[in-house]
Amino acid sequence: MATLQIVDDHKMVVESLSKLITESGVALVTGVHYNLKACRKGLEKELPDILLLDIGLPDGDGVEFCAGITKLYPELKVIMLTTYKEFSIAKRALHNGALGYILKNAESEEMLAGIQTVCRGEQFLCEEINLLLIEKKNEEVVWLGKRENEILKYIADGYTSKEIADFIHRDEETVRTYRRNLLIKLNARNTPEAVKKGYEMKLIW
Amino acid sequence: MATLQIVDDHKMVVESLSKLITESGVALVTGVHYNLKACRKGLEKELPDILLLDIGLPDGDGVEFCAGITKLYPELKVIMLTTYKEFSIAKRALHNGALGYILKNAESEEMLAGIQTVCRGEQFLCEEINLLLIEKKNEEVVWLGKRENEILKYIADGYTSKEIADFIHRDEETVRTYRRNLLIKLNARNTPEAVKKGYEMKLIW
DNA sequence: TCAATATTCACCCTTTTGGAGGATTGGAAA
DNA sequence: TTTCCAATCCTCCAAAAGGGTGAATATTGA
Repeated sequence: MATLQIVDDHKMVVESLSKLITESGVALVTGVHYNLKACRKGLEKELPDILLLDIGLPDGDGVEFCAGITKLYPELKVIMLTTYKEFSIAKRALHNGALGYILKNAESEEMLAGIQTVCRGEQFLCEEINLLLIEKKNEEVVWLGKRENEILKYIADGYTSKEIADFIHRDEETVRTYRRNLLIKLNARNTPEAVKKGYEMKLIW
Repeated sequence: MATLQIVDDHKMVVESLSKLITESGVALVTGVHYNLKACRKGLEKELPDILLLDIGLPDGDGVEFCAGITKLYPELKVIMLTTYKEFSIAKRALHNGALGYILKNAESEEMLAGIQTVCRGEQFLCEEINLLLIEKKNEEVVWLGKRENEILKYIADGYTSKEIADFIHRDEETVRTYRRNLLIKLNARNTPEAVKKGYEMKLIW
């Protein structure tokens, strides 16, 4: 049987999920983690076939984590398990190496079907997200660069361009350029709106 | 036995929760809702003793909803069931009529204990939040006025003071004053940070 | 390898914010 | 009733952001 580990900070979800999966017999739950750090360590000890990964973990962004972990363990199949219905987040998750994307408000059957599908190495998206991706397949998604993401976080923390420039040892003009690009990419009129969109798109948290 | 209804948009959580409660026998689950609108209608039909209420619902803010619903049904005992560990949110929830506040990552035992306690009409806070409230009992919490809240949302939407002034038919200077007060109240250095704090404190969403 | 993208810095000019004051109203709480 | 506070409007000034435009280097994916 396929082995599976769960990463989610909601004990409630983890419990019911592992119960569901174990009872259904689609996979063997070999571990649960409540944050990314513990998960990383757990994977070092024992690598499961599948990882059920939440996005809003207390110590970081599950999507970014996914990129790192799938690069480290290419054979690991990651299913994002989240509440976010946003097109951009799903797209980013898939781009970052996730093989599945299932909403937490999905039915149990869909959950199990997803695990089985991903188990075979095929992509699985829950109905709602699948429709979204078909509908918006021509819409382009914005990707923030590493630096841009960093700058956005500093901005949200209330720092000025000059201060940020000091932090990252770059010229103020450089930071101002990032700021401008940020606005264009996020389609925001000013930084407050950019921060809002950052939250909506889960670029900051 | 006490009756109880659940409002949460995560089917996973709702399912496991109602199972847990039913099996434990602490209460009878007489209804579940996935959004506030459905909940409001449900309460009109049948009023339970206890309402387990999530904060981040798709159609609104559970904390605000709590204020309205407890005013309408003073005998209804509301337990906020949420992921937010923030002091200010818990405080606001209690101020808005909630009798309990339990984190979603709480243990099952704590969950059940909470339901029983609230059932008796006593306040129940999960351990983590209880400690927070004791620790920060002297810390004052900021309450934004109606106007301030409104302005904050406009700012997050990318509008300038002048534009907002047009919207609400006030002078630009008035809006600028709100903006300044907002920064002071939220302890933010500038508007991007104010937007961030608004998200953190669930003042906007 | 080659093209695309990310990263870096520059100059100029306008608009918007932020900071420090002050002042008046009207309603709510003590 | 009287005090407090939210809501409203005001001036002056400095700092920061936003917009336009250009361009060099680095990195990386196809």
